Parts: sequence; structure tokens; C-alpha cells
Amino acid sequence: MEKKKVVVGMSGGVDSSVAAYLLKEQGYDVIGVTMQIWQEEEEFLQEENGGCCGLSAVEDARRVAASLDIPYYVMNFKSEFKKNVMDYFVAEYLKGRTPNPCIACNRYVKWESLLKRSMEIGAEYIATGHYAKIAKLPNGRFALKKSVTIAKDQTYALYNLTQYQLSHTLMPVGDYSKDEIRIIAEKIGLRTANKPDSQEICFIPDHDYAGFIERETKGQVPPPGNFVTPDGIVIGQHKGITHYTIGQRKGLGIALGRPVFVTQIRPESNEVVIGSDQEVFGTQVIANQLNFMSILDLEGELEVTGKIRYSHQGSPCVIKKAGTDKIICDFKEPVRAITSGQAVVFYDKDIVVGGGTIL
RNA sequence: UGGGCUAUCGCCAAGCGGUAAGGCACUGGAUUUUGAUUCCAGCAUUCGCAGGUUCAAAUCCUGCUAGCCCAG
Repeated sequence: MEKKKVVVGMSGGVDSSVAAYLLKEQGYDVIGVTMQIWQEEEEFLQEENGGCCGLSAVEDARRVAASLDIPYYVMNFKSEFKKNVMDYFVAEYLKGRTPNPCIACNRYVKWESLLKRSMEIGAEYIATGHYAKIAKLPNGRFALKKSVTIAKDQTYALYNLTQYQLSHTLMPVGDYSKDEIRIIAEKIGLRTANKPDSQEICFIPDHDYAGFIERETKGQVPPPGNFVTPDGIVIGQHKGITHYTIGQRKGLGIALGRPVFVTQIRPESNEVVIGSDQEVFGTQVIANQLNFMSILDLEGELEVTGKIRYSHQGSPCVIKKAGTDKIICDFKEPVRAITSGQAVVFYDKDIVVGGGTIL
């Protein structure tokens, strides 16, 4: 019987390296692939930073593949990444929203483009180093399940995956904690065992995302405008709405004697509303661009746990549909900084029910 | 140009003769596969200016300057 072929997306980091190792141990025919997504050719081959998105990657990944004795390729996904991640990122900010590029990258680049190309070369699955598990539920559906280590759970960024994609995906790392992964990495002598975890927006290495938007749009960004109170009193000048997000405190430059936060961004009037800590809490989230995972669709009301950002621990809420592609989510306790453009992901215990984009 | 009050870090503000609190802002770091949040650290050798009294002044005295208030 022929071994099943699986393409592992290798970033050069610890997680994906161990994922490749684990799959090989489990008897798969493993192929290592690194996605070239945004760097120029030369930088791409030399960069030495570590990251999920291939910031260095190639050299490390190639060596890992060699030591595991698996074939290794670099695939170019730059145009897909540009269109679905970078351009989307910029467009959202111009609208006063706050995008999550990792979610877009996962959906479009990894699970559409990479999966498609992997199938084309005869693979049955793609695999990644994500801290998440895939479960087949009693109702026959596939759904993501939280990683054993809640602290390292990455299901939030993956709520968009379809049944088809889930049925062709493996996430071997989800069964382990980060510490265990590093131990395995050391045990098998991976040179990446101690690489730091990835962080920040991979395609904006200098961390200046507002500057990135300005360069991408050749300066066609929203102009400076007013900081206003909820009642409309002007209390200062802002640098342009692309510099802000809901709940933001730093970088406002306004000293009122107490910390103040961005509570609202109004692209129509080019205003940024400032309020107290209390005023940044809200209870209702409305989302669209829905994707359901553990269920085919939502009927009636359902009590779930909602996460409104990657680092949110989750909070009890009730969800119900408000149209074919719209959902209303009422939290029992106020949650902090509900932000347009971010994702809200619903969980039933540790199973991903579905999610959407916050309006 | 009579009277009164006030001038301390970018903003607000303690201090009232013993050798510059605090908050906000800002900067750096930690945390984080998004943006944020949070946390930790740093941040006036100097108190509007010039003199004087004291062992010692931001703190007392004098003059000047600026702002505010009340008269006019």
C-alpha cells in the first residue's frame, strides 16, 4: 500500500519542522515546502529572523528537510499574498477598520493556494505547525479543536477553513505543548530548536504599519483630523485614521490626566473618538463573512464562547443569525474593544463552531 | 498702569526653610503568528528672571517679566 503524501508548509521554525518530523514518523510520505510570500529573492534566502511567514526560512527549512531526508521545494505565492493579504490589509485600514492579516493568509494563501498546488502534485494533505487539532464530530463534520495548551491555541486564526480544507489538513503539533515540541526538536537535533517564536506582522519588519500603508498607497491616505469626545467636543488632532485602532491608548499624545482610549473611528467625518477605559467596553458584536465549522448553519440561538481577538480568552455569549450572512452575538459581560475588521470566533467548549468578521 | 492672585518636566500638579511626590503624555523593554491591551523600566542637579537673607531656599525678602482677577 502506498504511503499517503503530505505537503508540510515549512517556515524554518520549530513548529513546522517538528510537524514534518512527526508526520514522517507516522508513516506519511512527507514533502517539505516553503512559501515565498513577500520577500525579494535575495532577502528571502538570507533573512535571519524566524517567523511563521517565512522570514528566514529557506535555509533553515532546507536543512531540516535534508536532515529528515524528505524532498524540499520553495513555492512562490507572492501574487496571492500581495492580493489577499497585503492589499486587503491596506484597504481595511483605509476604511477605518483593523484587519487581521494572519487570518487572511491562512485562508487564502495557505488553505487555498498551497492546498491547491499540493493536490496538483499528488498530495492528499497539507500540514502546518499550528497549535490546533482537527476532529471529526459525531455529526460527520470536521472541526478545529483547541490545542492541548490553551495558551498556545491557534484555532482563532483558522476559523475560516472549509470542510473540504479540513478534511485535507493535518496538524500534528496540536497534540503537544510548546515545551514538548522544543524537547522533540532538540532530541532529533533540529538546529531550529531554540528559534524564537514568530511575532508581529511578517511583511512589515520595521513594525511601522502606518508607514507601510503610506508607501503602499503612495501617500494617498486619509489626512489628519480631529480627536473628539463622545459628545463631539474636539480635544486634539490625530495623524490620520490609519494610525489608530479601537482600544488604543498609546500614541494619541493627549494628556487628560487619566488614560484615554480610542472608542470609535469615524471614516465619514475623519474623526477619532476618545473615551475612558469604561467606554471602550461593549456587549454586542455583529459580524458577517461567516463560516461555520462544527455545524452546517446556525438555527435559532446558541450559547457559545466568543473570542473577539487572538489573545482574548473568550467570554460567554448568545449568537443568532440576522440574515443569510450576518450574525448577532450578545455577550453576557461587556468585552473590551470590539473592533471592526477583527474576527469573532465561536467555541463550544474546545470545538470551533464558526466565526465571522466584525462589522 | 490702583489693588489682589499666580508663575515647579510636553500637560496637570504636590511641595510652605533641609536639599524636587504623583498622574497623563513620551521613550525603551517584556508579552503576542494581526492591530491593540497589559506589565516593567526610564523620564526636572532643577523650580519665570535677577539679586538678597540663611550652615541650608522651589520654599523668606527685594526688584523685574508674564498671565489671571477686581477696580477704574
